[in-house]
Amino acid sequence: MNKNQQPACHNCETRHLSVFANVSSDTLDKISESKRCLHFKKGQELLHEGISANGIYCIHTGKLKFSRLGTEGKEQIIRFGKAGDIVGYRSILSQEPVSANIVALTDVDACYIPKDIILNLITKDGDFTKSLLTTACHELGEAGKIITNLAQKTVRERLAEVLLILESTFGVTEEGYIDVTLKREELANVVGTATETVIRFLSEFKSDKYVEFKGSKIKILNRTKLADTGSVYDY
Amino acid sequence: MNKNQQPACHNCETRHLSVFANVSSDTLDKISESKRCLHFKKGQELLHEGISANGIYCIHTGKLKFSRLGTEGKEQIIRFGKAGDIVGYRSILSQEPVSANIVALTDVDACYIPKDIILNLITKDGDFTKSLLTTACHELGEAGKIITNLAQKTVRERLAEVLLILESTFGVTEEGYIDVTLKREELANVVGTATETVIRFLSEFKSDKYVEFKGSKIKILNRTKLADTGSVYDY
DNA sequence: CGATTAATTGATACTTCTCAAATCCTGTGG
DNA sequence: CCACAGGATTTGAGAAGTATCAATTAATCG
Repeated sequence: MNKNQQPACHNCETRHLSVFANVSSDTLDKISESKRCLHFKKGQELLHEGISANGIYCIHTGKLKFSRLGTEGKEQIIRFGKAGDIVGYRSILSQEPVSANIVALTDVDACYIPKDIILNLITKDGDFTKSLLTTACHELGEAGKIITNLAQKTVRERLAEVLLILESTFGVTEEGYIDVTLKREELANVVGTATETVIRFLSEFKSDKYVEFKGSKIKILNRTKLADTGSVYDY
Repeated sequence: MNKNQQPACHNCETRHLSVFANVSSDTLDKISESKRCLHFKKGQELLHEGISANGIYCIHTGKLKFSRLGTEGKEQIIRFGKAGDIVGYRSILSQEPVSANIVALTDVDACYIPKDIILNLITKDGDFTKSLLTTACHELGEAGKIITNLAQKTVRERLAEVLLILESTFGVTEEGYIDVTLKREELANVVGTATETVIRFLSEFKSDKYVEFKGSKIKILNRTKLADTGSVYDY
C-alpha cells in the first residue's frame, strides 16, 4: 500500500474485524474517497499525548502500543493495538486531547479518516455508532480489570499475567514465540515496575520452565503454571 | 420520590447534568412511561459483578461506588458515581456481564430504564448516542490516568491525589469537609493499599497540617501542598 | 450500656526499587 | 568479515516502601 494507490475499503479484508464491518456500501464509498493510506515505520508515532486529533486511524497491518507519560516522564504502557483496531476515536468523541502516545511497534499501514466523516457517520449510521459504543465499553471493562490487577497483584503476578495477555493478543510465531517484540524495559512499563525486576522474575520463570527465550522473543511453555503464578482464574 | 409517584423526566433537574440533557420531548415521554423510580438504602447494591444488566439506572440523588473483587476477594474501588450519572450502560452496550459491583454510599434515588428503550434510543437519537459515546470515551481517558498513577506513583502520592479527587468529585460540606464518607478501609481500597498504611499516611498529612479530621470526615487544609505530595500537576 | 465495628499504633518481615558494575547484542563502518 | 560503539540485558547488594500481624483505643448502633 502506498500513497498513490488508495485501496478501496470495500476490498479491505481487515475491515471485517473492525467497527466498519457493517457500514453501508454508500458510506464505505464516502470513507474510501476521503481517507488517506499512510505508512509508519517501527518506532514512529501515530498520535501524541496532549494534541487534539483531527481524525482516526484504522489499522490495516502492524502492531501498536498506547502509552502515557507518568511522573518523572516514565512511560506507562496502557494497552496494545493491532490490525482492525481504530485509534484516536476516544479523543474525537470525548472532545478531549489525545490521552496517550500511540507508537508503532512494527511497521504499520493505516488509513487516516478525517474527523468530520466520522462524526457525520455517527449521526447517520446507528450500527456504526453502536459498534463504536461497544468497542469503547469493552475497553472500559478491560481498563477496570487492569486497574484492579495493578492495585492488588504483586509485580510477579502481574508479569505472569501480562505474558499470557500478550500471547492471546498477538498470537505466536511458527516457532511458538509470542508474536510481538518488546524490550525488557517496555515489558516493565506495561507491568508498572523496574526493568531489573522484570528481568529477575523472567529468569525465575525460566528456571521454573514456564517460559523460554530466544533473544527478546518469549515462548510460554506452561500456561497453566503461569496462570497460577499470575492468579489468573479466567484463563 | 417513591414508587407510587413517578416524576416525569421533563421536570427532572438532574437530567440536565446527564446524557439525557438534549433528548427530544417525545423521547423523554417514552422514557418517562417505561421507567421505574427506585430507592436504595445506604449499602444496598444496584448491580452485581457478573450478572447481565437488563437496564440502566439514572442516578437522581445520592452517591455510589463502583468496585470489583480482586484476588483473594479484596475489594478494589474503581470509581465513584453521583447525581446525573448513568450506571449499567457499559454492560448493555458491550454485551458483557456487569464488570463492577455498584453500591450506594448514601441513600440513592434512581430511575431504572429498561434495556430495549435505551437500545432503541441509540438507533434513533444521534445526539443521545453521541452523548453516551462522549461519556464512555471520557471515562476511558480517566481510566488511563488511573492506570498510570497506580503503576507509577507510591501509595503516599496516590492517597494525596485521591483526597483531591474526592473533594473535586463530591465537593465539600458547609464546614469544608469532603462531602462523602468513606471508611479508612474503603479509602485503602481506592488507593490499592492496606488500611493501616492509609491511616499512617493520613496522620502524617495531619501532622503536616495538610488535612484535618472530624470522625471519618476529612477536610483539606492545604491543597497546594497535597497536590505537591501527590505529584499532581494538573490541579 | 454493652457489643461490634472501625481506627490507631507498634514491631517485624517481605517485596520491590535503586544504584553500580559486568556482560551481551546488534548494527555499522572499515 | 571483523572490530567497535552504544544500547540492552543481566546480576548483586543494600535501601526504601509497604504489608502483615498483634494489641489497644475509639466510635457507633441497637
